[in-house]
Amino acid sequence: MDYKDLADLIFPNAKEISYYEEKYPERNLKEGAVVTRFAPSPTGFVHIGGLYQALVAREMAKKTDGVFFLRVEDTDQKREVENGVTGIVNSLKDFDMAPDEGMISDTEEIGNYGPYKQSLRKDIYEAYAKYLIKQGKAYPCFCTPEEGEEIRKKQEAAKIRPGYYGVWAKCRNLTVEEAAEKIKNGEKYIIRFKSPGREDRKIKHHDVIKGNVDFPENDQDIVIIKADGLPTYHFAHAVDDHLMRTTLVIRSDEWLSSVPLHLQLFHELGFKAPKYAHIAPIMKNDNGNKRKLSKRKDPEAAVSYYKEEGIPSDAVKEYLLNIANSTFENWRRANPEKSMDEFEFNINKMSVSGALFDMVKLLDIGKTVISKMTKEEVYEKSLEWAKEYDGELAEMLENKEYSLRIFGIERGNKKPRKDIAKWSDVKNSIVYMYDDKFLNGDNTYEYAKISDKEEINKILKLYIDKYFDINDDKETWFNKIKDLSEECGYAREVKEFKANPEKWPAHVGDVSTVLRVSLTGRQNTPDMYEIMEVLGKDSVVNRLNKAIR
RNA sequence: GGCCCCGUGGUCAAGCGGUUAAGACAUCGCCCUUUCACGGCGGAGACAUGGGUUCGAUUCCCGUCGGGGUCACCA
Repeated sequence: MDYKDLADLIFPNAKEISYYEEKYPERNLKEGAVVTRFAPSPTGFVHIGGLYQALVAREMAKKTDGVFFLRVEDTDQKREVENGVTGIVNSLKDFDMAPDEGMISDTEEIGNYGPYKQSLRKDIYEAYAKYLIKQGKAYPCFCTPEEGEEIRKKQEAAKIRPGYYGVWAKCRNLTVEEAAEKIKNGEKYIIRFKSPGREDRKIKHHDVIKGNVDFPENDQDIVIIKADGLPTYHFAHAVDDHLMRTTLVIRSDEWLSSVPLHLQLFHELGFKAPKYAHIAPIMKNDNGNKRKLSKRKDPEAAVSYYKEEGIPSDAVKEYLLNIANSTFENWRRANPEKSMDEFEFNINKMSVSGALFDMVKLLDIGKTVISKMTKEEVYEKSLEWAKEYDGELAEMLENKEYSLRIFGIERGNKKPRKDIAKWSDVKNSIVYMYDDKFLNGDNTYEYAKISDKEEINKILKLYIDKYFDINDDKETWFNKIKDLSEECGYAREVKEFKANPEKWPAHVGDVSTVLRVSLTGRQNTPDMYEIMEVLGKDSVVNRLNKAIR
């Protein structure tokens, strides 16, 4: 009995690997094209760090005319969530980052290198595991998880490196006969890789992001096929990324320390190893300590959060791009109108250490992104958001014509307003433009400098009776407010007032504030002339009258 | 603990042997302005630390300290 017999005993039905090698040939892509992937577990949850990786992967594929695909790593059934894949696909779509190939829902996929769901690739992993066993590069291991635990305890007690390796790898030295005997007796087993490595030897690795990193060789006989018959991450990674012809593996840097193992696996399997780019995770400051953004503790860890909050997906992407390549910021300043797709992304310039997530900066980008939109875009996007998350807002936006007039205030000029960072800000920034909301609200106005009730009444009455005319152009409109100020005993020019503040109790700006507050309930608003125009004569008069008490 | 990675203002970060050590966000002040936002101008604010190497170190080497990752039949 030899290795081949043992292999046949374990995987009697597995195909020869040549079958798969032919089925999944080298991709016919142009020189320099990069094949990347995003390979999450089907939890339905996409972490902002995952989106970051996917963004980088997609950028690389896009700029080289390569391929970006989505593979689902569901070899751990515990992680499986119903409709998880669809959730992930939809999240990518929300960010306009749908993959070129791979899974497109829980059951569907596109592309010629599938299945793209690992649980559907069992036959493939078995073929390659058999291939290794046949060469004596993998073996069945009969140790139970409990035994494994015991071994580790012993190692810990003796203060030596834990793991299944060297003398601790009990089953590695079983003869094929012994192994076959146990199998025939029905003993449970898993398949382990027989590592040819030695811990006292170093390997050199060049990571696309981290640069040169030296490691001790891997000497752990890691399991490649688990008791449930599915492969471990390591084995699936090697087999899949080889067969799917991935050329650049972009993943979180928690995988960096597995590189020696992975390289060894690729080598023993006879595969050409891909390049690796290990991305530093996005961190958060937690009481002075840096830690990864946590799914459990930090709502902003989930990409769904950004959608719910109405932070534009472009803002999130620009923020991420900004973390990835700080030159993006300069490029953006120089090219304010260009699409971010035109930015020349450079993976080599990525930071080696994890950046602290900065919501303030993200929101700042959100303001800029929204400020550049047309009123129609602002309308469409906020309506889209409102339909899902804010019924009241959606209702307010039903009158499209009126909404567009509101969104048109101070928009489209060279210095557009930057007061909306996310769609959830919209309601608050426009509510007072709706008579039914404004007039029925409990409006206890808070005036500023001029706060005397009689004085306010006087100003308002005079304005309504003598000065207000909805047809005035802006200049005469404001001149009238100056006249009003003068008539009521205030300075008609702010400059004059500042030169001689003792001459008047207040100035035209303060009078304007009285009108502004009476009209909108707040001291800070966009251009008041435009607001009056949009509100219309009746509403203005009505509001001012209501403010007289 | 072993192994690996990292350490420039509050944050993201350029710089990689000789720089007045960029820029952005945040912050403060001023200007613009009927308010706010925008915009403009300006301020404060950093090379973790100790040794080397060197004519000269933020840049190179070593130690220390600090931070992070990893050591599963999870990915």
